[in-house]
Amino acid sequence: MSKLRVAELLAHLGRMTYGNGFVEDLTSAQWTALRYFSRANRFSRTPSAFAEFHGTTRGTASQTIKSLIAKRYLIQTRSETDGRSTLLELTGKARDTLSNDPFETLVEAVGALPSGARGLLANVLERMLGHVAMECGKRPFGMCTSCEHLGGDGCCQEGRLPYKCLFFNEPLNVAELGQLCINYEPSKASAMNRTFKGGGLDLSS
Amino acid sequence: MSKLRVAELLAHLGRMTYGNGFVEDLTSAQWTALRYFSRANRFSRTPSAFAEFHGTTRGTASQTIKSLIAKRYLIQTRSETDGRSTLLELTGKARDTLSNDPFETLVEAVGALPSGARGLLANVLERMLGHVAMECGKRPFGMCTSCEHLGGDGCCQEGRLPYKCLFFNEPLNVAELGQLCINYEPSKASAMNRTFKGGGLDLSS
DNA sequence: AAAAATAATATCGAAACGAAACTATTTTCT
DNA sequence: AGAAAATAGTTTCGTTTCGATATTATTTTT
Repeated sequence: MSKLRVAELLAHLGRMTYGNGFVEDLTSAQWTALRYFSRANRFSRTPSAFAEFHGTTRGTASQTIKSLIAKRYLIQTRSETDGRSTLLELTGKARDTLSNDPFETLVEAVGALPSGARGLLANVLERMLGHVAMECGKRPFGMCTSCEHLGGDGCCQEGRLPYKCLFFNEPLNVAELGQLCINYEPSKASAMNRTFKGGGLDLSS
Repeated sequence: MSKLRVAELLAHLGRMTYGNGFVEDLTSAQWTALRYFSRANRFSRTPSAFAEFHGTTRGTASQTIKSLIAKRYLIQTRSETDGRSTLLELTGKARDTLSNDPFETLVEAVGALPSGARGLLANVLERMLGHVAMECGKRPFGMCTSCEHLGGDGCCQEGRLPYKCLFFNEPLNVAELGQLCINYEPSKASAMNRTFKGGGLDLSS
């Protein structure tokens, strides 16, 4: 199987689910924005971060966000720590809509994979995303669980939170560990796990 | 690793390489069209087939193709067998341009995968593409090599071509076996090979 | 305190998109 | 054979996306 064919499949699969415009009165870009703000952590829910994620300009991102605010899917507040920055939050309407996400067909297709293949696929894709992002000078946008900046001992004693972000120097609660971050840095340790030694299936469920 | 995260990775990776607009004076859609017509077989190099592949309307596809013809990347001829249909062919300029395809970063990322992972990835993605295409009522666009319609005994005796397409009832030369076809039908036999029995790595190189 | 950098927005023209209307062929039906 | 339906392709329209650029407000650096 050729490199080209695999790349083709990736591009085609990605695009097939992107081009589902105008479901529930939302365009493709608007769906992407809604998904992004539902998955990004509090350091990353800004127009600029979404622009980077979506691979577009801040100007375009502003437009998309403005339309979502007008349709009551997002609420924008000024950042308290940085007067230039704003924070986007989903409304209840947005959360309702996301539960009927047409993106679900792709998620289902992943679910339909034989056991073992899914974890391996995740590792391969994360690896590739890192490679492509590096090559294109963009950010890979990953989760704390495999991020270099994750610190803390994992045990919560005397009311202290078990994890913290060493980059933002902020404590992290458990729910935040699975959210996407603009400042994600692939960790060396997790890279070790991704080397497919022995050619067997991977370890993570 | 959650289904959602894998789907996210797929979508993100696909989009990251799609949004490389305006390299070499071509937009993203124009790049996709050029790639398509360089990879599609003679039954599939039509505006309608590209529209289906790209997940857009015939009208939009017409526009994209028109712009590529104006820029001397494509040549359009009337079909001899069907007066309604037209056939698109790449010019030398297009072939030159394709050799500097920015899509190459994704291809390289696939090439950088450890041996074994690539073939497995291809199988998983083809499987998923079939699933998603089915769900969305779209065509998966695959190659003869794993197509139900591939016929012939593989041996070329007395000037006869070794393979033929049972759908179009046309002989196929070897180069055409690796091209994309709008009428691709995943074969049962190849599906058997994709069942990951034993959980080991796959068979195809 | 001045200069540079950053976050967000606004504006412009070009392209993409879905929808719909339209022409020209081919196929199907009677 | 002739009418009706289906198909392939194009055109037009209004909306959205997009890159580029300029502008404003705030923060950081010097």
